Amino acid sequence: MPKTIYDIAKEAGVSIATVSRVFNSSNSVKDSTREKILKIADDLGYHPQAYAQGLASKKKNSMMMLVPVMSNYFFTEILRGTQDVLADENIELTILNINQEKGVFRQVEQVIKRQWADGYLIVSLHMTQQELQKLKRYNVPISLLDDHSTHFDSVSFNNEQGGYTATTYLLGKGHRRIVFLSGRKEAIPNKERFKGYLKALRESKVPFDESLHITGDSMDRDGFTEKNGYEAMCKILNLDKPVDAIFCTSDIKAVGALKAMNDFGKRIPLISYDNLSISEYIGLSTIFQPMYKMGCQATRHLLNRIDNPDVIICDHIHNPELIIRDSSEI
Amino acid sequence: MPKTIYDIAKEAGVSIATVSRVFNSSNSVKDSTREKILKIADDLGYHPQAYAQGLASKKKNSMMMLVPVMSNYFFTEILRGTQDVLADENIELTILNINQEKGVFRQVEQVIKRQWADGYLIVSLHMTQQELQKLKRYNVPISLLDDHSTHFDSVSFNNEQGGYTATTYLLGKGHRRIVFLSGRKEAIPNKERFKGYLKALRESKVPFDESLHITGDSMDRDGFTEKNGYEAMCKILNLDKPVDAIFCTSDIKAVGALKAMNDFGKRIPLISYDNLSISEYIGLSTIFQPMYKMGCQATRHLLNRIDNPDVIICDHIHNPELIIRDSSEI
DNA sequence: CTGAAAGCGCTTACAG
DNA sequence: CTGAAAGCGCTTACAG
Repeated sequence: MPKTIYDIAKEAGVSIATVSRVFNSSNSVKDSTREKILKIADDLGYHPQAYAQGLASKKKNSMMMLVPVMSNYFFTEILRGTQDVLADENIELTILNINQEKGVFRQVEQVIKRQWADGYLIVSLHMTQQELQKLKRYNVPISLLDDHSTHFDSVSFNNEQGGYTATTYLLGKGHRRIVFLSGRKEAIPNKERFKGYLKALRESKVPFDESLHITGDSMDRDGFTEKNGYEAMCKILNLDKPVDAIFCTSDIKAVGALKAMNDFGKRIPLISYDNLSISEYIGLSTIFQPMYKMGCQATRHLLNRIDNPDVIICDHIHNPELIIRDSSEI
Repeated sequence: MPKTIYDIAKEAGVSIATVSRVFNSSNSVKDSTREKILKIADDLGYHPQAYAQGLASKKKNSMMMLVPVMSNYFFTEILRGTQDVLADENIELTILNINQEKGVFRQVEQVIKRQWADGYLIVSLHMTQQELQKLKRYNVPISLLDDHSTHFDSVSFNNEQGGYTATTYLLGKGHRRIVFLSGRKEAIPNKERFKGYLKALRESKVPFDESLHITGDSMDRDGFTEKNGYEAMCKILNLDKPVDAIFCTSDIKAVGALKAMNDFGKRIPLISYDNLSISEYIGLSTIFQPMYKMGCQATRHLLNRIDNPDVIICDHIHNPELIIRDSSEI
């Protein structure tokens, strides 16, 4: 039922090679021939099939973005960067959601084996170095975002630095009992930020109090939810000794935490992480990461590697930035 | 460099047909043969190429979701539904972002022409009936979500009903001067909600005041941003006659509007739209749409139509639901 | 249970 | 500027 290159060729009285050339706009085709073919193709609703082109040319002209959750502003910003870079290229971007519950590595490997795209942009998937190493064998362009590795191009955030900066700021305000309001404690970004928190405490000679390392009970999305923030805040308010301030590892969690403070009539200085678009409007002091810029960068890495498989591996680590608003100034 | 079915066949001492059968788990292959082939494939990192399979079998085992922006909770919920339905099917879901600035119809048509997938789930793209009609010719399974049509299966919201319900509630509270805080006034969902607003006013014999139809100046994302909400609220506060209440067409805009109220020390009852996950935590009264359920439904429609192209067209319209929290109760 | 062979819809040297 | 023909990596009747 759908038209093929043969239908167009027959209709135009040319060979399929000529039709093919028109759509690859590469080789020279007489203008009048080209126009005739284009007209017929348009009338018949024809365009070369992606799969057949991919098979024949070994070039898919597509890249695939692999992501865990796409709920958030974080992801949207990255996507914006990617799309802006891709705007002038003739490359389709397709997005595949990786289910964190079903074995990240297995899914990623499967996609690569099946050769869906010319290159893969892997975002926030946090595979182990060993797993990444295994992907090397497929010899396929891969660019990591929000993840670090010596095996592939990568663009990542200095999470430790973020935790350090926020905590240092709070210490500078004279706070001593500072909560680390955590997501799932084993989550990679969480662990790194925790390191920075510890480092800041150490520098100020404030001993670490394990009872101030707190998370809620709801653990979907690694605990990065309003609900978890709310639960955690309730625990904080029930502590025997009151706390001075809070470093919270995500804005979304902070929304829950602020609600709990409100519900119980408390106000505790808080800095969170992400700088979502709402954060400005609810007055959250927070750590900002240049997501858009990094989306651009990681995409450029990938394009470059597709064209040029042997360039040296790039590895950018960005420092986040503290934005002070109301929530920390009490 | 990448392995092919020939490599596996040679290594295993069988024909490529047998290898193929193993991966299609369809026909009978002797257990010992199957295991040998699977082992070799695993060692060599082989899996059939998606594109070659697609070409040869005319079945892609994939569906594609076409969406405008994926920033929001709205989309995430739909995706969750889609993935849950797809979980047991052997079908890959791939997502393609449609750029609203670059001609929605052209992009959609292009994708379909190229035959990327076995079926397409088109979300919130709001093409005209004429455009949808044109897509018919490609004779391909399509399911619409958040859009209505007689040409394809569709699952949509009764936006007019939503606007009506919210406005009626506010009128019931005795409010008379009710603002319609709008996104881009021409945006489809916006227009429909506006109809419901007008209908409610009419029923209560409250004359419509054009000066209460307000939006901000920032028009990215059709004005569905915090910024636009903030700007609009500033205009509202500058009105000569004060207003009684506000019906705001999105939670995100409401976040901006509430900030403006705060900044100027005002409090005006407000109902918004979407029920984002944060809304519960910032006390927004809002209109909830059963996104998850609809994601499931639209996906089932599509699966069904892929298997069964001639079933009768389904057309579900869901009524939204009003959730009352603090923001309307002042 | 397995193989030989045609075919899926394209691209791309190679010739002219 | 254009065509004939081989080939991309699979699937799938058809035979056995």
